[in-house]
This record gives sequence, structure tokens and C-alpha cells, in this order.
Amino acid sequence: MPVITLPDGSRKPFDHAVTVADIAASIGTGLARAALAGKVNDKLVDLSFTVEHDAAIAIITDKDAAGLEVIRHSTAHLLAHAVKSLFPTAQVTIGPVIEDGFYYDFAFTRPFTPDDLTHIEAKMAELAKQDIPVSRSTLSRDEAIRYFRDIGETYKAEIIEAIPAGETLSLYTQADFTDLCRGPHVPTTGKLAKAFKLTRLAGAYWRGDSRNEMLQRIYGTAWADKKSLDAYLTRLEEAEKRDHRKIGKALDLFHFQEEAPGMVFWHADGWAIYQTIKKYISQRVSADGYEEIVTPQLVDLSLWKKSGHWDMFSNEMFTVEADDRQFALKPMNCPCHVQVFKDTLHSYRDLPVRYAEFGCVHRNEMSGAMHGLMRVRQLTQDDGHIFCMENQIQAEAGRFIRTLSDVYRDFGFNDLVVRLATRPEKRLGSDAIWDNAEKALADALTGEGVPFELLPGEGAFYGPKIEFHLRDSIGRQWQCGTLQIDYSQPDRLGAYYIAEDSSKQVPVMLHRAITGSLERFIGILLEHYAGKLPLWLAPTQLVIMNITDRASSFTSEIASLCKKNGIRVKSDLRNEKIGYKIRQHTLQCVPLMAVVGDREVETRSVSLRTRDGEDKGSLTLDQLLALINTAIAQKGRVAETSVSA
RNA sequence: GCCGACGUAGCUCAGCCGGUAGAGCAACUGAUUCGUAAUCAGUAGGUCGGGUGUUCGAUUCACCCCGUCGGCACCA
Repeated sequence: MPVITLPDGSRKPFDHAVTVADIAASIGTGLARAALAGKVNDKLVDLSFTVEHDAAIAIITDKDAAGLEVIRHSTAHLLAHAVKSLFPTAQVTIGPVIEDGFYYDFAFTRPFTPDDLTHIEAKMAELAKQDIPVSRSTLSRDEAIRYFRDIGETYKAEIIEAIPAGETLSLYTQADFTDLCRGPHVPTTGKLAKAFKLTRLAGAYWRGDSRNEMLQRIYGTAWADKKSLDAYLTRLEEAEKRDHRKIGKALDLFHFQEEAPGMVFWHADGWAIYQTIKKYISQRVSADGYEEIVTPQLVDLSLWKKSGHWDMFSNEMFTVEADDRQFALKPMNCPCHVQVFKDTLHSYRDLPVRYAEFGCVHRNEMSGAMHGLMRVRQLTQDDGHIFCMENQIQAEAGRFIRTLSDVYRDFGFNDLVVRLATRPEKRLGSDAIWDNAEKALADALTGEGVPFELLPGEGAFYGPKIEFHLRDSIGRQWQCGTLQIDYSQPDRLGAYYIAEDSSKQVPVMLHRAITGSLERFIGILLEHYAGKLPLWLAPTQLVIMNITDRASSFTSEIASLCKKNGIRVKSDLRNEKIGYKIRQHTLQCVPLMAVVGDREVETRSVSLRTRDGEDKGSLTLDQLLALINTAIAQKGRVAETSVSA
């Protein structure tokens, strides 16, 4: 005689065992219709689940996040069902829910084509319309293996073989299609008829291992209703519009070409952004007690062998032969920084020694890994290495974290996700050293009031690290900053300092970067701002345009005044209508536009507007300069609608 | 690197079944001097990513290479 407690606290006694569907029906026909699954004592179950004892029950509909997951998961099954009915020899593998949708991996003799995708989607719609009941059954592990082997689903059988013997597995069947699945699923395929779409085809390795054969993955998306689907598709389009590769082309910032894959050709405007960032970081780092240095691009292979890079990463290093010697383009700056450290004898009193370098590094990334500015073969890191004693780690970490958060705010990133990656299984150094290092980083974070999550086992083999991920304006996370503790490299490369007792001691080295790669960081900025960089970063900060030739000499006068004041200004004296000029510069994302006509010449003023169409009114030249300088000084710490946005 | 798609004028793209190419924007020239997101007219612009092959003939078909895109794997 179960007594059911509903989420609102009300209790419903039943005089017999009931299914979740029955309970939904007892509450209301509307709810019964909307019900997709249930939650019994916080465990997700099918509507057909029978409740025999007292329990807390919630009915899951498409209004719940869990309901949406059920829809997506069931839509993945619907996809597999459709594929099997169109291509009976295709084998099913796995089909999980992912962010905003789902995918399903198939093994099939020929590649699926975009045309197939259309047919599959149509078949899915047809199967959904048929409102086929989805039923759950169970088999023992061994029976399940036999079952899937018998129907020729060898991948499924292999999956089940990995499950411990003696477990009972659930199967879901809709018409002639049966799949292994934990569930829960929608009660009938009709619940899926509202809003799904297959989005793309891709290859994916079986079990995610590149040594295995490649399967064919079909991605799809599914939503509670058509409106949400459309909203999602619009969101994708919007994201595409802010693609830094498109913006880079449209704003003439940089380009790539075949002869130099993965290497950037910076155009004048892109380089203006780059230099602004570089100057800014340089100044920040110097204020923080770093010495800025530059080390060679080409270094004899012997150094990379000594540092260990050759063993680990030789396949990603470019090599050059000259004078019968083998050189490698540096893939990292750290071994060179150790050389600079070693070139002077250091006392413990000198520590910490901090070196910074805008280190241009080359990495022969695999061809398929390249992606605009985000993943290139030649990049510049805002790299830095701190040589210190163990008891200085925490203070140095704290100092770095403070600077990093502040720098991110200047760039307009206020949402930081911090992760601490701790000791991996394969590692160098004693547990005591790891204990100390991990604690130093954790304490530094806590000391700075920075919340963080742990990534157990994700640290580098030579030490733990902090990853700083920033979240952009459309919610995506990017790892940029990093702080790593390295006990091994200074030792390998023979770095030491003289300790208080005159003994030689190996310093600890901290690797750290704020933007990570300048190229990538600019890509992130472009997408974050959709090209509308804040005033301090904009390649052209102000365009001054005349209305008629009568105003052209005053326009030029203002332009040179601005230039003298360090403002990146352009004048547009073309014989075009003012509306046309404004449109063009707006599309070029120029933050500020000053219009000069007869009225302005008369009063020696400008009429100022922003690229967002905000009218700043009439300003004297002094007011104009003051407004611009104030906005530049604010950097990225302003709302999008204000002047510098 | 792997799977798939794509590569046509500066940009965005069209070009069915093989007969050496088109549009819009940009550019250039001329007219227009016009007050806050597109003035009008004209002109010019392409060994159709590279190579090989099939063919009387290839942007179109086949194969190879390069690059890009979407994923996978990788990301010191």
C-alpha cells in the first residue's frame, strides 16, 4: 500500500502498487499527457516504473532539465532506429546526450552523405508520428551479450562485455529496434515529434581511441518545443557571426595562406591590437617585478634533449639543419630561461628571480588541429618563469593570481573559472614534495578568495598546476592563464643558487602565463566583443568625417590634434553622404565617429556618435579629448553601451 | 594524423546532364557638396587551389597533392 509524497509535500495513498504513469494520471490528465518520466526518491525512472512502497515522486515533463535530457536521449534512440530501418547493415554503438543535443555513432560500410542525413531525419519524423510505444525489458549481462551478438551488433556486445558479470541490464524496444540503455526513455516516440534536427556528420574513433577504427557520428539537437529549437538555431547563427575568422577578414586584421599553414599574417589593424596588448602586458609584468628578456628561436637539439622536450614532443618540433648541426625552433621558452638564470650566480637572497618573455614558439600541430587564431603553429606566449625557493611558492602564486584577475578585468572578462590539477599517476618527485606544492597552490587560491575546483590526476608529470579559464560573453570557456610548479627542469638543466649555508640548491621553477597565446587571446577577444573592441583596444578609435568640402580643413585639423594626443584616429574626407560614411565605419566597428559640418566649423566643435548609434551630442575639442582619454583609461571595465564599448 | 565536406573576381556566392564563366558588394572613372547605417551612371576585374589522367574539348568526370571548414584524436 504505497503512500506517495509529491514535490509540493502533499501525500497520496494508493491501495495497490502503481506505475508512475498512473500517479501522473491521478493528478490530472494534462500532466499525464505531458509526463515523460518520473523521479522516485531522486532516481530517474520510466513512466512504466511500478511503485510498490512509500516514496517521494516527481513527474518529469519537458519543463524540467531532466525532461529535456530524456527527450534528447530518446531522440538519439530514434535516430538509431531510423538509421537501422534505412540501413539495416549499419551497426549501432553509443548515443549519449551532450550539451544542447545528442549524437549517435554508427559503423557502416560506406560514409553517410548529407543526403542520407535528410532521409534519416525524414524517417525519424515518420517514426515519431507513428507514436510507437517504447518498452523496457531486462536481461542478464551474458544473455544481453548473446542477444546483441545474435542480431549482429558486435559493438554493442563489446560494450556489454566491459560490464561486470552478474549485472542486470535494461533494454529499450520500439517496434523492431532494440537498444541497450540505462534509460529512462519517453513512453512513446510521439513525444519526440515536436522539435529535433540533425545537425552534422563527423568521424569519431571507436571508444575515443585514435588507434581504433573510425565510426560515423551523427549529431543532432532536440528541444521541448519548436520555439526553443528555433532559438537554439538562431543562437548558432549568432555565434557564427562572431567567428573571429570572419571578423578578422571583415575588419582586415590578419590572414592565413596556403604557403604558411597555421601561421598568421598580421595586417596593420590586427597588429595594432596585438601591440596594444603586448605593451599593456609588458608594463603590468614589469610593475610586478619581472625582468623582460628575449631568447633564441633556434637552439641546438642537445638542449632539447637535456630538457626532456625532445623525448616527449619531438614529433611536434620543427628542426633545422645548419653547419652540420641540428637545431630546433623552440616549442617552449623555459629551457632558455633556465640558461639565462644559470648565466649569473644567484644567492638565495636574489630569489625569487622572475623572467618574462613574449616568446615566439613554434609547434608542429597536427593538420586537423588548426583553427584560425585559436590553434596555430607559430604563437607568442606572454610567458614567464619564476625561480624561487619552496617556501616562496605560495606568495608568488598569490601575487600572480592577483595580477591575472586584474588583467582579465581590464580586458572585460569578469567571469573566471579556476581549476587546480593535482598529481597524476605517472610523476616525478616524492609525495612530500607534491603535498607541499599542491597545498601551496590551494592556499594561495584560498588566500586570494578565489574559489576553485579540483582536477585530480590532471597535473603535469613534473608538478601540479592551476588552470585559469575565462568565460566569454556567450558563455564559452577558454583556458588562457596557467601557473605550474616545476621541480624537475631546473635540476635537469643544472640550475642552482647558493643557499644560506653556502650549499648549492636547485630552485623551484614556476611557469606562468596570463593570456597564454597572444594570437588565441585576440581571437577570444574578437569573439567576446563580436569585433566591437573597447576603445583602448580598437585599431581605429575615432573617425572624423566632414559633411561637405567646406569642413574638410577643420576635420584634418582635429585629426592631427587627436593624433598628437596619441589617439588612433582616421579622417574620412571622401565626397560621400554622411549616412554612407557612418554606415561603413559602423560596420568596421570603429567605436567613435565625429561628424563635422558647417555648424561645427562655426563653433569649433564636433558632433559625436558611437558605433551603437548613441548620440553624444556636440563637444568642444577639449571635451572630445577628455572623453576619449577617460574611456581609454577605463579599458574593458565598462558596460557595452557606454562610449568605449 | 583520422572521417566527411568544401576550394569559382578583393569579399559573399550562383554556374543542371562536359562546349574555356556570371550576380551583389568592394574597386576605379565621372556626375552629385548632400546633417547621423547604402546618391546615380559607367568601367575594369577570373590559366575556376595545384598536378596528372579520360575526352575532339575539363571549372564540370577520375585519381593524387595542398589548403580550409565540421567533428574525432591531440593540445608540453
